[in-house]
Amino acid sequence: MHSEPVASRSADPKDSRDSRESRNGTTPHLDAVSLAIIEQLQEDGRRPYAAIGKAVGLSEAAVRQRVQKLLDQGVMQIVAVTDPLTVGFRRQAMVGINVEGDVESVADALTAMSECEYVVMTAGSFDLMVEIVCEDDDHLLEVINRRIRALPGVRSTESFVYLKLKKQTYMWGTR
Amino acid sequence: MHSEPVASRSADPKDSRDSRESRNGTTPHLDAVSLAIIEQLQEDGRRPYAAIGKAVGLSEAAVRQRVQKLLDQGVMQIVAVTDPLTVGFRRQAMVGINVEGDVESVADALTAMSECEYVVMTAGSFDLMVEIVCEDDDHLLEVINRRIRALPGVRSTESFVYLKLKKQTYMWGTR
DNA sequence: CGCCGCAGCTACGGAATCCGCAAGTCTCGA
DNA sequence: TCGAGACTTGCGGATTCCGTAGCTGCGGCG
Repeated sequence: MHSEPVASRSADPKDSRDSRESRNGTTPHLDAVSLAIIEQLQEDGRRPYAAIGKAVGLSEAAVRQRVQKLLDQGVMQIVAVTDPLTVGFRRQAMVGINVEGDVESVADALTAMSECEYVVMTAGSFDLMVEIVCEDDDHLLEVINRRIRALPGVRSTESFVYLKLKKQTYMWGTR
Repeated sequence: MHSEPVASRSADPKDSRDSRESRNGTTPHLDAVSLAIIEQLQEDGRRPYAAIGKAVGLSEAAVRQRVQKLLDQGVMQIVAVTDPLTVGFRRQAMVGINVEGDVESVADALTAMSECEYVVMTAGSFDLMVEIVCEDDDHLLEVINRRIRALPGVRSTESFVYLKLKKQTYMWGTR
């Protein structure tokens, strides 16, 4: 609540010309001010630009332009998140997948499926882990057995059906 | 973009007095209009109330009050979400945990740890799955080996370090 | 060395939005 | 039948959003 400006201008004097880095490029490299803005919006996605500006030491318009750029670049998105159970999706599962051949192409196929909420390539005894959100058991069964296991390159899968979601936060950097 | 009102008033005539259900209670039961509002905010968390009202067939003030209630109830939250790698958290992992004794008490202990972003009780070869967000390898190592494995009741753990985050959406209900 | 172009910030005014409040409507239960 | 509670509407004032113009610092280039 004590609102101390996080950084004076010219916080990170080096490379500032990488702004054309788009969402597929390598890390756009955020400076301290943008990080502070993100933290503000992680606390409240609807916080007014003027309030954010006061907190990070920038004018309202500057905050607005930076936020717009962060959104365009795909660095962050401002959205409503819910507990899926409350919204009518009764079955969720984490699925671990082993792949033979190109892992990334399988990952892309999974990404294209609307039921796959979360797709990540991992090291360990699974090559991929996928979070699946479904309406009921039949739906879940169809996605795992008919769609995922049918993908070329998928060697095996292991499912972990969700019993209870205990925690779900979005506060990175706001520790 | 065709904005058809989703439901006439009295969409869900039954129990409307469960509004004191707070964030720990059982499902607050959303009606079709609240669902439609959530969908709007999943597309853009900053969309003006008037625009939402036009889309779902409600006045601006009505939308505002329902959104406030949904936030107060904990049904949804409006936040900025990011790719942690971009924001400076270089190591993430999913950890599967086997527990002997009371699973829930272990889950509560994990929930209290700020590095645990996501805690869920599962059926399958793990009792719990936890997503961990860390700054570097040392940090990750400490959390897994010193903190998690030290919890009473934890029998074993298996880690899946993230190599690449392929998909991360928040579009439940907006299919 | 001076000029040019770019990117980011500030300033500012008009339009749109947010927010609280008072009053009307509907349903359900006593 | 009546009253309580929840939901909705309408409205006015303060606030916020948004586009634009001008300024500044910096790097590239002739």
